[in-house]
Amino acid sequence: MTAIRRIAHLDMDAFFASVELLRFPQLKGLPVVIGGGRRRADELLRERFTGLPLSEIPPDAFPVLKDYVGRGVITTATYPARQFGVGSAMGMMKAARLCPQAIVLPVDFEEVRRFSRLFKGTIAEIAPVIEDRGIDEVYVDFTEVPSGQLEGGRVLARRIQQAIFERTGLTCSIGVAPNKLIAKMASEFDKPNGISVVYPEDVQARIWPLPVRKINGIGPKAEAKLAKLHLHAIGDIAAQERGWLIDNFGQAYGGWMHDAAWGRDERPVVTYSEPVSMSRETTFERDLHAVRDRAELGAIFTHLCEQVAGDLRRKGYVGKTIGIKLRFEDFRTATRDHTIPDFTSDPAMIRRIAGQCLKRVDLSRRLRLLGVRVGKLAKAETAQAATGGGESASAHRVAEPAPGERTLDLF
DNA sequence: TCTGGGGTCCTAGGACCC
DNA sequence: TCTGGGGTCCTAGGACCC
Repeated sequence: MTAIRRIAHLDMDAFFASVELLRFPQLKGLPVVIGGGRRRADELLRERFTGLPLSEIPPDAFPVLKDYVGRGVITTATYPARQFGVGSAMGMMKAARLCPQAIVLPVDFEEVRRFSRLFKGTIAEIAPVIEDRGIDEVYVDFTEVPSGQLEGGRVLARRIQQAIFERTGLTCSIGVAPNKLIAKMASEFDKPNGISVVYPEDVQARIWPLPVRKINGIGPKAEAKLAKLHLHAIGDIAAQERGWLIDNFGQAYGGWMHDAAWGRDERPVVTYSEPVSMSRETTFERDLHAVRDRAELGAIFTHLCEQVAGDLRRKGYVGKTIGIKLRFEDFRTATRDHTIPDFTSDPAMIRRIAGQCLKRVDLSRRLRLLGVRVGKLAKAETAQAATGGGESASAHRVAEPAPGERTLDLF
């Protein structure tokens, strides 16, 4: 007999915030948001409370949103903070208006990554077929795992949940379903610390009533377009002819949307995939101008190139498409890239090509963000060694700026 | 006082080749 | 002089996700 396909989606509950609460248990039950800032909260607080254990620092000594200055968005909000309408990806300043008393802590990436490795390692000991979906999420294929079929996967999900809690003190929510698409939706049904099991025959009752936005792959743009067509629930999409959806959304997207609404998804759980690109970008504390802030901008640019080069080398990759990303004060974005004949991870080469890309952009408006990207990656040991100075053919093919554009030969 | 940083995938036009 | 396709690579922008 063949096993029935059972796929789990596991999502850590308020991950970044929960990791901080392990260190600062006195904040449990309070509205806390994570995001912004460039220094770790424990460093900031340790200066003021020398000698006192972190867990004994009084909650009213922590920085709060109404005192927050600067750019940035919320990475995670605790459930008490969410009661005020504060949520991830929200601008700090807007969040401060909604919940000025919320405690703000910066992200401690090292600590978060450590817990990420811990919880993923814990799952791997129980169910080895795992697909990484970022720092706080994974898909797990239950199909071939002993006990993976019991109660539709609930028994195994419970075991994983308990093992993660014992190892880390953190909770997660799990959805188990016939495929990734439904499992992803199911993991949200009973948050936090819940388990939801969905069977193929449940699609009509449990999936169709949900808003279209709950489908992983339908974002704000597609949602708005669907709303104009009076389609709001997933069931509304399912009720349309496939051909009609294709006429309105294109062959690929329209067809996919029809399948998704009917709960059809055959994508496998992919345990490993090669990276396509690596990049570094930064939003400045204030908008910078190519002329007036030339030195500052130049230093940031060089640093970004060095960081990408460092990332490539640390991970053992080289690339041949080098690009930049700019965001202007009006939030419009421009990208330029250029492909060179030989693979590289050399910071000076990246800097030189990225500098050529920069010259192709009109820099009369002020900038809020600068980024450097390297794509077309290959493993360093399998790619032919980048011959230093092998740029002969490439330099000539860099496109000219559009006529009438003001460019600045700064970099 | 809006709006981070790290990614993937898709589309579409032009170059270039057969 | 006019009229083809198909395939692949490069580049820019945009949607979407965590």
